[in-house]
Amino acid sequence: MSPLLKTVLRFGLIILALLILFQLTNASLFIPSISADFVIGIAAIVLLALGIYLGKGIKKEKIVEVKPISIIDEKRILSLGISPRELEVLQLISEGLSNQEIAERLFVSESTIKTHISNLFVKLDVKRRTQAVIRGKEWRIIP
Amino acid sequence: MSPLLKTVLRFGLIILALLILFQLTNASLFIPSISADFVIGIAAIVLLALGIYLGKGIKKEKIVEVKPISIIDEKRILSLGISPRELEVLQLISEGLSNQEIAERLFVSESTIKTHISNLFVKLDVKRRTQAVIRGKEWRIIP
DNA sequence: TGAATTTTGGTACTAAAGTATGAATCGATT
DNA sequence: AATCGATTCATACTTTAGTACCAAAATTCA
Repeated sequence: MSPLLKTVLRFGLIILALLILFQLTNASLFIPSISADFVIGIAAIVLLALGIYLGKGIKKEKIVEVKPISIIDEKRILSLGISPRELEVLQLISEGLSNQEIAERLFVSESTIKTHISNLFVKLDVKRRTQAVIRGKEWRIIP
Repeated sequence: MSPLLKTVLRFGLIILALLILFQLTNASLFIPSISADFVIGIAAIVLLALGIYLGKGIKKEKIVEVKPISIIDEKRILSLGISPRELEVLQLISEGLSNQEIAERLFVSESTIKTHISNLFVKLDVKRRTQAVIRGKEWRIIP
């Protein structure tokens, strides 16, 4: 639902509630079996609840736009055809490790790392490891 | 003010408001000069406003703790003895540019850029440009 | 003005990064 | 069993990055 539609609905709800309450109050004042205090009390509680709901609603949207969502986008990883090992290498690149250090960390040769990196660059459409890190974060492939 | 105290104050405020409104309504019903509808209308608006205020208050604290502050730390730049030109180069490194590209961007030779970068690495205590970017962000030298 | 710092650039070198190509191995799928 | 993708590794090569050392302008500042 669009934000505008939500706002319209909310205000419509307020007006509707107010009208019903007024009518209800007017009517009940001439019916002795129902206490006027009781009706007013119900009206007060309903209005208060409505107010709290509206107040929450107003802030909820602001929180959503402020909150930085940084979760890994698994779908994009799949669509790019990036393998688990390549992802692991990209992660280590983003931590500032050299090819040799990555190789040692993963118990493989530097040649292997170079292969992974070359394949990564094609999939990420970049030319350098610094750009790969930027892309990886842009596309939420790495945190 | 502590969160607990705030909550207590808020609920106290609600109860107080409700009591006053009830008394006012009861009293006004026997005074012909004041319309019952008018009093009820005022009561409704006050309660709605109170509800909205309460609803906002509930969420406000969460917003504050989410807000991320990321301003450049000028003092640290000075204390590290990083020159304006070096900072500029670091900025461009963080954007994924090569030495040659940085040189062209700043209308100087690649030798000059290499000199700046070597000096930067010493000041940032790093060995690679990828690490330099990480340090630069850690220390709030670059955005 | 004189001194200190910044900026610039060169040469020469070493190290690291990245490309291209081919190939062996392994696990899962068909 | 044959195929496919992922992983592994090697060789050979080109390019970029980074170091060391030096030195001339340009700027800033006392």
